Amino acid sequence: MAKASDKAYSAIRAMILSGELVPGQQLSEEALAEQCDVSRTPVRDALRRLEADLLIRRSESQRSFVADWSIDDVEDSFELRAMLEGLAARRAADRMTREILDRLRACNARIGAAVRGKSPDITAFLEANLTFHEIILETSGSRRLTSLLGALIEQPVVWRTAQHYGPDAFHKSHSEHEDLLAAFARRDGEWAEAIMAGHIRRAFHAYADAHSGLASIDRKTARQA
Amino acid sequence: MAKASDKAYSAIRAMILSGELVPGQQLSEEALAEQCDVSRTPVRDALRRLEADLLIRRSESQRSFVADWSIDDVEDSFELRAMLEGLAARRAADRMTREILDRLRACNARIGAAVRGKSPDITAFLEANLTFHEIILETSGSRRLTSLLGALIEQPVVWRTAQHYGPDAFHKSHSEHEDLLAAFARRDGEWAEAIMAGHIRRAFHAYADAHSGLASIDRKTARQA
DNA sequence: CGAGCGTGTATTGTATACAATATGACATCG
DNA sequence: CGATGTCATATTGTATACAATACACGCTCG
Repeated sequence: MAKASDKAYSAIRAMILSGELVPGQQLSEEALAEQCDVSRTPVRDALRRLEADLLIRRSESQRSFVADWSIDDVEDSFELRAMLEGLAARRAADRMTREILDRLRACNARIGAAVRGKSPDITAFLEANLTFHEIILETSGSRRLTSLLGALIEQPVVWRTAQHYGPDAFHKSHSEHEDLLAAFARRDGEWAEAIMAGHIRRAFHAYADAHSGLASIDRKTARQA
Repeated sequence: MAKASDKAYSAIRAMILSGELVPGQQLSEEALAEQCDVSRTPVRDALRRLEADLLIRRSESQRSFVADWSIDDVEDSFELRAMLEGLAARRAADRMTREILDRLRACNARIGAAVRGKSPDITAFLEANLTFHEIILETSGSRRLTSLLGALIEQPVVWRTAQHYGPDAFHKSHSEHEDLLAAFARRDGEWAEAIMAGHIRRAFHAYADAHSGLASIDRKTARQA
């Protein structure tokens, strides 16, 4: 696959998400090209993709700026995720097969193994969690839905969220996945949709609790343990 | 603004939507460049955007093909539109101001004028209809939602749908907008959401009826079999 | 005759030079 | 002193040449 273009994409993305490039800052294609050690052409490619991800915004004269990233924006994206992943779960329930169900079960078993014990294996959790959600998305059978959610799910946000999980949050995540499996096994789309929507909303509150001191009123419940 | 790049984008898009480029056909950047009378650089730009629109798909080796465009795909996009524009309407109701409400009323008055009489002014209808929905989207106050819906709403599909409207369908559309205004005036987000979702679903069935010989019940039955 | 393997060709990826455009500073005029 | 126009400069847009890669065809060898 395209090497330089991807290199630029992930490098710039990493710089934005790490805060090295601060929100509002103007980006120069040439400067980025030099930093990434590629030419401007792949940088332009990368900027287009980052713009679609809403990590970059462009002025009317096509200059690029780092998008600001308020908690409201994150809440927005979680709200949309809850709705769209809920839809994906509902559709997946309608299309569920034994074979796919087995793959999901195996996947959640890996999650269970990763979170058992006192120090959860966060990397393994994230990897299996990603796969779990991807299988559902794939099973939903809607290319557009997949495409929309792809632009919406910022893995770094997922990553940061999990960094602040306590053991109970990991277990809750695993157990919500189990509920999803039960809904899938019964092909109950409504149930699956409701569980998934709640699952995502829980993740948002975990994120919000960790990243703002005053967001949610029942902060202490989510925080303890 | 970028001239050649936009020229290529709309030219290729038009070729796809008109059927000049058939689904599954491979696209060569160089050939397109020649047809659009620009160089490959802006064509590459255009292809990226069309890929995001799902009008083009790329093989794993990055070759471009015209995406196929089945009625199921269209149904998919309408289902997503119904959900997301419904969300936009709900959020817009919460944020509604008198000033925006007046703009919407004026806009729907234009729609009313366009559809009054025996031969509706389709162009005026489409123009005002687009504005109406854009105001709601803008009022929803979610950049991500706006961005997602932008990629989802294929104006050519809207256009084709309206071409097959009978006078009653135009009137119904106008009257559903009136209902939306009522919901907005009362800041009833739930109501606005329900009306909007139904509004979009009606449009889908108008499209489906015009573009497939089968009644929608037959199609659904056939798909489940 | 079939399978595997190179080689040629078509296609995309990257670099770079140049053109077009926007931005900001400064000077000039009212 | 403020407004406005002009010019220098920074930045993005486009074209083109070349490099890397994938694909298809035909070739050899078993």
